[in-house]
Amino acid sequence: MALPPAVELRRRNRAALLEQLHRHGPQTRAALTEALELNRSTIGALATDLAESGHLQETTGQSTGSAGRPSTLVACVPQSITVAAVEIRADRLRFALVGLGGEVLERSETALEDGDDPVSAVAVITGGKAGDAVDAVAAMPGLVDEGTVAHSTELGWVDRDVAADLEAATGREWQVVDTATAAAVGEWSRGDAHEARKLLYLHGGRGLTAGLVIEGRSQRGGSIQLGHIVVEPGGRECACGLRGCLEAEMEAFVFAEDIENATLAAGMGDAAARDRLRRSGEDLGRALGAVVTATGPDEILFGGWLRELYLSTAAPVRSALAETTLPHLRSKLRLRTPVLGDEGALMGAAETGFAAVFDRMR
Amino acid sequence: MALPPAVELRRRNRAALLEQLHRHGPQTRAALTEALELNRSTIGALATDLAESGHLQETTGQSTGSAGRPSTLVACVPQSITVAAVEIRADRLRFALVGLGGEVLERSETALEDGDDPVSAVAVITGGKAGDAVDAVAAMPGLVDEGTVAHSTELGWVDRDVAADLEAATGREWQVVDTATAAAVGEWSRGDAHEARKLLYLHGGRGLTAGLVIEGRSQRGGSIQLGHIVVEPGGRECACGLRGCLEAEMEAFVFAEDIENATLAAGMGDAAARDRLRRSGEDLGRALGAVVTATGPDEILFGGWLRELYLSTAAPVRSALAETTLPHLRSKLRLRTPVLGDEGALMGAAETGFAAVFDRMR
DNA sequence: ATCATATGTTGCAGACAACAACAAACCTCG
DNA sequence: CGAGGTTTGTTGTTGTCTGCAACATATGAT
Repeated sequence: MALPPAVELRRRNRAALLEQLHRHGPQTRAALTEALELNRSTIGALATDLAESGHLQETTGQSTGSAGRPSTLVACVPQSITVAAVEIRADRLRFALVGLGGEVLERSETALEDGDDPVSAVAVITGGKAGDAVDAVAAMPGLVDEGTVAHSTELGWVDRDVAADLEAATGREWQVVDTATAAAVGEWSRGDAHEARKLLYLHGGRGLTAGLVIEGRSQRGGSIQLGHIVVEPGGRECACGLRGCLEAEMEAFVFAEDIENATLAAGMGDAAARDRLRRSGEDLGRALGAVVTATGPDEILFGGWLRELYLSTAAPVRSALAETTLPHLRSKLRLRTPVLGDEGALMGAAETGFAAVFDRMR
Repeated sequence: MALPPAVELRRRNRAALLEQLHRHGPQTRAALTEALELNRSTIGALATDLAESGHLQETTGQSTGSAGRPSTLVACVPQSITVAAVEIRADRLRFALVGLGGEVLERSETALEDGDDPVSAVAVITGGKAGDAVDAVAAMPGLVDEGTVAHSTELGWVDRDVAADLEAATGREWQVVDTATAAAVGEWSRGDAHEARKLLYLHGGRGLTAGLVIEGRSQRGGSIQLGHIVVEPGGRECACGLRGCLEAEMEAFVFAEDIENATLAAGMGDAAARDRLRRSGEDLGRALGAVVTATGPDEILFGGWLRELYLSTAAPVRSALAETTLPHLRSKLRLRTPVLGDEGALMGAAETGFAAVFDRMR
């Protein structure tokens, strides 16, 4: 039989079991039985199967304190499935090898100079390790569509087929996602934004991007060029050729240090700094208003240097948002800062890889 | 056995077969075998099964002209599964009973006076027919979220639980979707926008709404309040409480007749009319720019009276769009008018119902 | 008329998950 | 400390499903 009939069902269940353990950590067989809505015997068969193939580790004899035979605890074996994750920025490169269950098995980081090509740096930093990984994902700031970076302010790329370049440099396939979407996935899966149904992550690097994630899954083209929302028709010229882009209008704040200085100066009574902060917050809020009206998220996270900007300018951001979105969209909306810091994108890239792995198993 | 193991697989295949026939029309068994990637014998079993249960009609002995035994043609029986679809506008109500395969079995329409409650009119127009339908879907203009209309300029509703009201009035469950999203689904499935991966439908009624459909499937919260994108910060006061909303700025064109008059006047050299048309087009293009940047569609359809506006003002719409979106997002974008006219929403509502029916079968 | 071709049909085998009965391992209570 | 209750793992059985192969059927080509 080329394609046994019920094998597919088996595979689906196997994938579901691994995904459950990956996302919710070690559990008893009994808990798995309930979570997957399968029979005890089915779970038993799957678990022993996966334990034999080295994907799971079963620990028996865990006295729970309650009546009845204690259930055997089953946990992932991280090394059995690994995903290579890379986060590219203009000034540095991060790499992590993440195992099944979410454990970070290896990690490293290098600085990039202006002029270095991040793609060849990826080949160096991953060494041979990416080859062993079941999936590999690279996150980078910009408008990403199916392996191609259509536009990236930070990296200065237009229509670069990064997936192909990465494959040429490392000898393996790569998924390419944008940093903001990756960070959103990371915050949803490994942060504390798990309840958000529509999560919008704003990322401030050298450019401003945003990523939309619905119920934890990134969307085709959920990559949003927040920095190129026009907030001032006919305003300042932007590097992209348009006028009045958020990025151009907020030019003064393209690097994080400026915000800290401005916040400091504003705190010391510098009216000009205060004014610049306020206006930046208002511009951000206005751009955000359009994005919120168009996408209707229920949670917004301010990441990268937008985190600092938001913490300094929450009031103008909120008031500008209030002036540009319907009360109904606003009322269900929470504005926060991410909990994973600048790790979110790397973790999210890994999770994106695992999602693909589980999908492929079915 | 309460839940036989492979029954689920059987159900999935049965649903897939019906969906295939519903969407692509009558086909031979051989074609189905190829499309569903199942064995001849499996298709045979499913087909005879479904023919016995009255869902399918098999016609044998269709000589195709090519060699080999002629394949039996299999077609849906429309009456076997029906969906009730309703399109609500402030001024009229449309009803259609659509059968499996897409055939419209019944249809009717009534005018509504200001002050009539559309919900009770739905009970009247559907009569008892909605009760027999397997699913029922109502499309209405506004921001719809899980059966509740959060905001509707046209109907003047805020946070009305329409699904509950419809159920109370008609004695059956209803899905509620917004007109623009429904129309997008309709154009995708029954119109000529089937290749569009991300389809944005703009609907002009008494308010302006938009609906986003990705690969033919409506998204949770794909309902967009286009009319309340702020195009003129601090501009005219809008009924919603904000200032500078597209709807408020385009107030002069809230009814279609005005556009026809303006187009006529502009054609006869009326500079003021020409100017108003141009400015309306620019406002629309600017709002659209923000939505495009935030959602990245590859096709935009101008429906309702926006169709007329677009036909009269394509140039300013396009140039304003060009000034507010990145070249990359624009290059893959097609702007068109719908082919189903004002039938799209009704057809799309029915398709939404069928999608739910097939989902439920799995 | 015969052969090649394409398709429907039938009997069989492999696979799988639910079920039920049994075994194992814990707790509690007297 | 032992009996009973409780929860969980294990094993053999059963019903269902799909793919396969062989056969039957209906057409066109030679």
